[in-house]
Amino acid sequence: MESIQECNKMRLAIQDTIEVINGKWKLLIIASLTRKPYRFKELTRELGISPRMLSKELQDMEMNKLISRTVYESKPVTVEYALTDYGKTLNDVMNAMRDWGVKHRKKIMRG
Amino acid sequence: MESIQECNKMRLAIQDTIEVINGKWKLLIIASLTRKPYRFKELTRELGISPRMLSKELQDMEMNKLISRTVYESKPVTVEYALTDYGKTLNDVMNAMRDWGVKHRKKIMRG
DNA sequence: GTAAGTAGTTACCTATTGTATACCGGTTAC
DNA sequence: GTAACCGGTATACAATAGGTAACTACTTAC
Repeated sequence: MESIQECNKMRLAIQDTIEVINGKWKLLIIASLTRKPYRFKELTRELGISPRMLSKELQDMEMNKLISRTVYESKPVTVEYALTDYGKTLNDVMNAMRDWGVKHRKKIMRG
Repeated sequence: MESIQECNKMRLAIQDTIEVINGKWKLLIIASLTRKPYRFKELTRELGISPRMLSKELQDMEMNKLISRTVYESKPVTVEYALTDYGKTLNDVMNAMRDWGVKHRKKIMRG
């Protein structure tokens, strides 16, 4: 049985985490960037997200240092979004959510 | 380096999880119920959530079998919300988010 | 009677999220 | 020239999330 102090601390910490990764897109973007860096249009195609939302989410995550934005002076200019070392620290959260999602889907399928 | 198939599976599973625990309240409610069952008004006081939102979130989570709702025929009637065994399977997700939240707060504090 | 506690519900409002479409400024290929 | 690619923005609109406040219906205590 956890103490009430531990419980309050847990709530506060979880609240902090939720504020950083809230919404339906951020973790999906991070999941993609876990495999390799992506360009803007690549992400819109891969995730089916509109450029407006993607732009906003990427700016949010860059502010929180979860991802980096690099402009390459190729022709045409390309912009690459990559997961930062700090963004990679979300790995445990992602894995836990992946594992739970897999089990949940199996449960739903069983009825 | 993860394969593209693994990455797609991960995205799908994470998306499933997000759909169940979305919003700013559900995980906080679950965090409270981890310690002990709560009555409706207790939760509104503990979390500072309005009865309207709490009612909606509890119904959502009951539908997903994460929590149980038990009516006690005391006077006045009391209703107790408790985490189900299935709800407890979110423990790994909660712990991962708690741990990350703690580290994130420390990082923010450092500047 | 009134006041206070129980568990919610209802109506109203704003802010955020999301979709669709078009557009801009630049480069490349034809 | 035109068309097509890049990385976004701008605009208009619909849908959802979330908050405030008042209110219902019931019981207990005074």
